[in-house]
Amino acid sequence: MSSGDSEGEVQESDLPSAAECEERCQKFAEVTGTDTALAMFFLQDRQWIVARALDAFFAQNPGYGESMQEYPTLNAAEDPLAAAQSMGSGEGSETKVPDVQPHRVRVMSWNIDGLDTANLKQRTRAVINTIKAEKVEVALLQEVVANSESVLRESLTDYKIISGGTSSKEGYYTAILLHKQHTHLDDFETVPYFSSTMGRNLLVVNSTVKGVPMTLMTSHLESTKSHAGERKRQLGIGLNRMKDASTERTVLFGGDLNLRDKELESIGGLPEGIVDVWEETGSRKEARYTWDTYRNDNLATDGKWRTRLRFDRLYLRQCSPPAKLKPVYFELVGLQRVPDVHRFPSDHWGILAHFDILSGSGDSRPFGALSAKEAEESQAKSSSLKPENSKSSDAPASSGKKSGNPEAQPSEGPPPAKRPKD
Amino acid sequence: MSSGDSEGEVQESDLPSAAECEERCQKFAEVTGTDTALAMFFLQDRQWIVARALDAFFAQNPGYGESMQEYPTLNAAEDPLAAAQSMGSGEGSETKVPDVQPHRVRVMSWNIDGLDTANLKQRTRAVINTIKAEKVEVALLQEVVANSESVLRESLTDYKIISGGTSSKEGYYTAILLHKQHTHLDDFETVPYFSSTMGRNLLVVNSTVKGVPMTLMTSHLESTKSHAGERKRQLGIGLNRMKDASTERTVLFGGDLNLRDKELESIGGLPEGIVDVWEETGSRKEARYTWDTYRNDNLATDGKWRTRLRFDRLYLRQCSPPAKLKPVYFELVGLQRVPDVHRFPSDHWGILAHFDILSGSGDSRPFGALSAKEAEESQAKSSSLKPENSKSSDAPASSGKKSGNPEAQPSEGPPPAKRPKD
DNA sequence: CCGCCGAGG
DNA sequence: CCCTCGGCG
Ligand SMILES: [Mg+2]
Ligand SMILES: [Mg+2]
Repeated sequence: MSSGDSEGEVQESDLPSAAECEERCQKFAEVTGTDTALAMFFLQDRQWIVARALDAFFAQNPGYGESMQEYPTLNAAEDPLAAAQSMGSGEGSETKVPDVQPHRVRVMSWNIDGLDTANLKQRTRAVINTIKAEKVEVALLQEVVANSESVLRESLTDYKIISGGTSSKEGYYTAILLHKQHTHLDDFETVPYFSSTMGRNLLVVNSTVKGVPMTLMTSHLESTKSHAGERKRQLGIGLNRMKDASTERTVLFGGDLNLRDKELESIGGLPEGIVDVWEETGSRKEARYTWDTYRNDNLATDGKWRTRLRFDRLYLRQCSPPAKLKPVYFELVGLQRVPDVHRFPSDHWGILAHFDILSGSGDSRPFGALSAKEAEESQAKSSSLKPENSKSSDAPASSGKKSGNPEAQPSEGPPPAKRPKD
Repeated sequence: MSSGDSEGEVQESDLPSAAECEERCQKFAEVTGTDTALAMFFLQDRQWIVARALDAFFAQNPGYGESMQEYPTLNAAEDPLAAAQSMGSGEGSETKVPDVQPHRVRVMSWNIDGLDTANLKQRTRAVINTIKAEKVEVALLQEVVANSESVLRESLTDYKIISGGTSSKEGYYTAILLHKQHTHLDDFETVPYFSSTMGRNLLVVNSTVKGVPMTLMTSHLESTKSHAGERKRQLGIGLNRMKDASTERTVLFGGDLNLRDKELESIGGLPEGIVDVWEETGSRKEARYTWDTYRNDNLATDGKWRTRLRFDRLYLRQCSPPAKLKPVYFELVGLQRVPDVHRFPSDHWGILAHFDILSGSGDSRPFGALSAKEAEESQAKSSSLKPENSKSSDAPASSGKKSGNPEAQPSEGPPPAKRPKD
């Protein structure tokens, strides 16, 4: 295995010192989140050049962080998800496909970096392909801009797109995408943050998802460390909104919260009854950091500053008992470079949460009647509803996880969805 | 229950608003690390005054964080540990007592705040009483000063005291205390940090503890957030020293590391083979923060800034297999105010780790012969050995945990020590 | 959208 | 021994 790669052969005299090798192993382990044993494995056949070892590692582990399998040798031809991301899928009219996982709900959140105009359309297409491949019922997007929204609307004809933009689509804004086949849009509203200096707001959508009444919320909270004060205020608005939502609805609030753990702690942590879905699914370290300049070079900082932060989060508040959704898996998406462009879809990874619909909750009908109680509550709000019109044809890519190998880590991708009453 | 306390009765019109009550509950829950249900319990009979509720909570939970029992109504007369802390125990000559837990090793680390001259002797006596009550085999101390060292030497005649101070005991320094009955001092040395601007260093002691050959290390790493760079460098020296220690020794490195999690992460986390004992024992949240201006007002900041950090840590590197010590429990000490003084023993909580000696390791003899291999290794070092001479008489306080009540949390104090071969 | 650092509270 | 903030790499 090692001598087969002639480029990997080196004179003994070319080897770095033992101390240097150890340091490079540490570096590799740090960037990959693995250990120095694995580092040595990758470095020893690559002249102990860290960059080459990292390239090899991530090339062999395109889904690292995503579903934790290790060393699958695959390329776009073998990998349905990679294929999905790269293919120019045709635009088209609404597609009806059988729901192979009727008791599973998938919710994504992703800051798709519309502020970076470079490769915007190609990057947005990669996002679109991931949405289709993962068959998410709900997508919460941030940093949507007019030039990416148009691409989304052209290609995601199976989805209703509710924009959080207010002032005639200038700048960047949020959007919530609802799969038409599996959801019903009940109503929506935007909540302004009056003291935002960055035009941020909160988008709230009431929707019934596979029969589960939900409130879906997204926001792109005030950016940068300096604006922690304003950010915490905005977060409080979102969290209060979650607490105050109808108890008949299951509430999800996700987005680019730009949050540091200390900030959350300083406001007393999450209120009772609200949980972080990443934590709730086991705090998998592979899915922790959603903004990571060690791995993601879209920002082209030339390695001047490297850091990792968990900016993108998803919070859950259950409806009154019995709960209807159980978080079962949390992963990152967008970890592969867009072919040809050689950049990632965004400077953020997307987050993708999988939920099981609990027994007696879902009925597979997208529409669940509002109770008299909630009808009362909701008529107090001045919400408008903007349905989407459908277009041309579309063939969603096949989903499915890539196969792992014997050295795989503890778990590999979401558990299979089960019919609760089986 | 509520009407029995006449001071607790209030006119309904005096009650704060519901929103205000909720806010105060949040505040209480935040400071105590409990929840708002408990907060309401404590607030409702105390006119919703947060300060009174907190006083009541901590008065009833003097050991909160320490062994997690809740609401034991106790005072110094009933509580052996509190009694130990407050009593002026007589100085005396070395005491021999039967070792009731021969397969248990207890190691403490505590910054005892010698830089605060107020109540220094009383505070130091409280530290001494805790050391005696907990019957620690090893204590790692930081911020020892001449005026506290003298008190330690007078009262802790059962311990050898190895000082990390170099320049004729000016300023503040570290010390390692070894229980004479249970340990043998093999040798020690201090390692300077050349770029420290605060006179910090590393104290390394080789000792055999209940038959287990150990390397014990302590340090008070460069303080304040601004000095993260120097602090990380110092930490690296300590961690390297742990890695390089004889594989026949079990290595513990503990102290006031002044560390922020991000800093540890930025140097790639702990090296393989080194674990954080707090994490290893389950990351109990009650024992997480060792410096906490919400609960500890020794710094008299008048509540201007409140924060919590995990400055004090203990790292473990096992000897070559089979391992000899298993970490079983980690708790905080010094959580009770010193009677009369009404201040805590230090602005830091102490940390106390409990280990089980694994089967076939300990032989209850303090002295374990050095192997030929290690004798070779150690003769390369220019270590000096400074034995202590014993003095007057002493009566160590009885230890033992306070009894909990039915509402106790998941666990209550360290598990009973078992003879490995029972 | 970063961390480091120093000033001010 | 804290935090926030602003300047700068
Ligand atoms: Mg951005
Ligand atoms: Mg101090």
